[in-house]
Amino acid sequence: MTTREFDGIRLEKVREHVWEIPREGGMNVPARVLASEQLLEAIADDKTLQQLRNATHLPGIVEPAICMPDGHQGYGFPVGGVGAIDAEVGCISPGAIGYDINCGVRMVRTDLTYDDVRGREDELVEALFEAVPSGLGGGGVITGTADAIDGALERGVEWAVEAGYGIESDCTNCEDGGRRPDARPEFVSQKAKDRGRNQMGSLGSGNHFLEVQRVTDVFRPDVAEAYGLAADGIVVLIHCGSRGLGHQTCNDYLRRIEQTHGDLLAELPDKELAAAPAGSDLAEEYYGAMGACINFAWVNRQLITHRTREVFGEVFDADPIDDLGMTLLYDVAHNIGKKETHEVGVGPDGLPAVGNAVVDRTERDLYVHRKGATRAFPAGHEDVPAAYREVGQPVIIPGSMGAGSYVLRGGAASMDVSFGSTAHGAGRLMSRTQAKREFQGGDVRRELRDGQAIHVKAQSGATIAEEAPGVYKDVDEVVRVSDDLGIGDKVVRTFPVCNIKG
DNA sequence: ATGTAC
Repeated sequence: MTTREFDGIRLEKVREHVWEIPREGGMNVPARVLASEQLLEAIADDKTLQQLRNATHLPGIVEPAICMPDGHQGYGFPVGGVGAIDAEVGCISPGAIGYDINCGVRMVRTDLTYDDVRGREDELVEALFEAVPSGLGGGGVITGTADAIDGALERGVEWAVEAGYGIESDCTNCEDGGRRPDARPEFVSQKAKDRGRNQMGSLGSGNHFLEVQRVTDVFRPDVAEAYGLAADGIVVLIHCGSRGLGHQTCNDYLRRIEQTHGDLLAELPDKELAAAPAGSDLAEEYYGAMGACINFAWVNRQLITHRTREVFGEVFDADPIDDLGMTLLYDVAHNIGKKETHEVGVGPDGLPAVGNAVVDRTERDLYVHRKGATRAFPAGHEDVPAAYREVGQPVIIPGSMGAGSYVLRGGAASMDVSFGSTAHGAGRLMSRTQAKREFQGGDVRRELRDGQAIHVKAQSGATIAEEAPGVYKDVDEVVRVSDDLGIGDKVVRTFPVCNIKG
């Protein structure tokens, strides 16, 4: 058997791209890293493996805890981690979902081709940068009244469409129809709502961006056709989250859970994994508040979509929907926790079990924590919109601004291998501080423009340095692993044309 | 990621 050891953590190679940390000590379940040898080296470079092993101590976690090929260190729980935890006898952990609740990405199609945009990149990038708020702090597409905040938190994209910021298919072509049914806005603090009020429709900072891209490669023509994507076609990628509102909510509940459930906390190897036991008041309140933040992030991306359509309409002097075909392909959450039903191994008592204790397999309700991981439901799954059900759910994986991105489709093996999940991006290779030492924003911007015809405009040069292509892992390698495993299959690859960011 | 600090 092939084994590897990093910092005292031993991994056994189960099969190609599947590495297992066997159950030992306080681990409730084994953990698995889904990675090629090359990506495993990068993953083992920071605390990711320790964090993955720590996560297996969470009560009620179901076999296995997973790290995706783009995994790296996060707050308590790896970015790129999937933790499926029993919703009756387990717990819910904000750190395993992430500070930026429903950080995610959507792709908007257009009927334009690269020839239509070529030579007009600067005009487009300036107009988008002017129209779409970005950077730290306040200022959104709209200033949220109390009614707008409540509508967004309660009803998500439905609210935005009714308020005139979208069309009906913006709901259907979004994960969960753009609305979490179990959202409970009353459990979001006033302080969080106040932070969100003037951020409705804003990109934020860090790795968040809006990118105009062209389709360069088509790997599965039948699926690409079902998705309305073709070579040379122009698409728009919008990557952002729930801004200060989600951040505040995560913080609010981490503090409350630490205070109220100190007994559970004391059993965990890392305070940052603080969790509320299933059935507790705080589990219900956090779950409802998180659902409301999910809706807010979807509204955020919807308002940016609305503004983007307006800009394209002006630049190309055409109706963005009727003439330019700017419909939503799909919108996926990258940081999310939700109740889903999955088949798991159970013991004689009908509760989740591991190894020799398993006597049967049955469906259980789980809190599926995806932190830097994308839902990737396969063809035939009832939660895939009707238009895509025969081919599988669109999965959108952004790479760096110099490398481009991928559209995948949920693979046939995803339910068996990864609780219906795959990777979410290229994954960082170095910290932001290290990136600023290695790169200079102006140089990066010039090289992208002169060398690759990629036009970038950002609020701050430091952000360009922090997000330089060289700070990311190889997105092609991440996607290769997903495709090989059959959890998310390559459909098309895109390449950047214009990028705006905070 | 984040009014980069409870």
